[in-house]
Amino acid sequence: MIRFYNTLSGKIEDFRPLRPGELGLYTCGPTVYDYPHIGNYRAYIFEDLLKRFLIFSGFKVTHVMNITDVDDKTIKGAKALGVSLNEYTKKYIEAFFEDIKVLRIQPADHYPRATEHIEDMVRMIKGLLDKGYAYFKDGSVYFSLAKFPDYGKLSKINKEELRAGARVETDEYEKESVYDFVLWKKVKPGEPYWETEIGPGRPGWHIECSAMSTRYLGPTFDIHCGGIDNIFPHHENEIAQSEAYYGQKFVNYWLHCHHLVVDGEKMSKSKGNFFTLRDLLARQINPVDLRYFLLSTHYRKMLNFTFDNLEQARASRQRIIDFVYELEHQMLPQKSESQTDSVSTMTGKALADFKDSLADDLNISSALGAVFELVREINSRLARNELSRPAANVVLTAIHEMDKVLAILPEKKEEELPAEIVIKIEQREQARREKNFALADSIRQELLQQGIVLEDTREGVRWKKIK
RNA sequence: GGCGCGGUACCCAAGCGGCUAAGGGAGAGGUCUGCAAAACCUCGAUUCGUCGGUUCGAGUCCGACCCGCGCCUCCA
Repeated sequence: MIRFYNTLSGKIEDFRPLRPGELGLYTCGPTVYDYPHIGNYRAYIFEDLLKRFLIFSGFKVTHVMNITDVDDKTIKGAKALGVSLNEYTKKYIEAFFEDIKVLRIQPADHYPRATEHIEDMVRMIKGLLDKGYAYFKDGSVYFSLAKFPDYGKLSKINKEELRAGARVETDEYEKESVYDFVLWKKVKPGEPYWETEIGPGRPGWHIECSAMSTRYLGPTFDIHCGGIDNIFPHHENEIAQSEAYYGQKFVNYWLHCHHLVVDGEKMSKSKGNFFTLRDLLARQINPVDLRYFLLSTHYRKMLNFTFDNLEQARASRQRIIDFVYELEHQMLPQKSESQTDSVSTMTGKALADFKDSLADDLNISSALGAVFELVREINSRLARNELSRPAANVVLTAIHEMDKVLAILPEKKEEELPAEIVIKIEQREQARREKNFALADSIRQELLQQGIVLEDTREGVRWKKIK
């Protein structure tokens, strides 16, 4: 049984999908006004782990991720450059898709864009007006919290107390009550707008997710994810809008990812203490090492980004890569049935521990513990020359199975070297045969500068890339 | 002020009342090697922020306190 911590109940619950064997997953996507920072990607990688594990467990997952391509920031950005909204967001949408590809985040089934679903949002706002949950004020439409008594059930925020510590109200629109939120913003001069049945204007941020999630997944669906900072107000508002409109439960399981912090401080655009994926790629960081780093701490725990921690993650991942390399390339004896049996038992246990750990609210540390335990046990046999080829293949199959969830092993094509480096390696081998160790060492040093480590083993030289 | 999270070895990090407190990094010792590097093996916390309490038994439950962090209408 798979169990998740559900923000709604504040408890770990058994996961039961609405329909057996399949489920709907909605994850809050990027607002495309800038390049996402790696904190954003922590959430997307957590969601990727969740999705891959659910698929691994046999579920058919329908995944929807929205793209917010109209909001205050995108409008401001487009205006500043004097380009259309579409032209402005196009660049960041493309960047987002490039990024998730290099981070090995499996694409969603649908990426609905806010600007392409205005009709759905208007229909919903109209319905909320008809049912008395929303009201017009100066051409804008607001949701009335007074009409929705359940408000606050996700964030555990008491709406009477909302004012106490609240920040200064900066919204320039007039509302009946300070804590009502906007569904539809009246058109402002020089800003993009849509001519609709509820007047000219543009949607508020929250209605976008309510309209697009239910459009693709139905009025009630299984899992909704996002960053912890979306709990209030975004997800709370989504619940209010959707449940008021449909008159039924919106989402069964709410899973929220904790923040990535930098040196103990929250990484955010407004503080300026953030890194984008591009920043790290420019520093020769391998994106899959970043994936491993972001993946390897439990999603509900705050994760501290430092280059030292990233380096630890790199080294950790390298251990698994080296292990797989060893199993694939070592010459091993063909037969030894009894040992294959005991290796199968060991491997089966590791696989079971791996699954059980992830089923327990995605306990990745424990799951990786199972992987490393297997690595050590098998390495130990390898060191004693007690591993047969068939047994090694059993282990390899299991590791690749686990990598369907982790996606951290190198791809085959990454294992190819440029011709000039292959020549250098051969030159060094020649020098070593001639006992010209000075030359051999200088070539080794030269390649090291380029991030290629040479290892002299009993079977001959082998190389690997670092960085 | 309200709501919530965390404090486990030098660093990261599991653990959810009971077997020797996972695992990774760094470090030390060893194997291999022309020497190295890399890789591999072995080792490593009588102790879990502090003080009390509950219990036959507590890192794990309860209470108080100390420290760090987040949210309370931009935020993954």
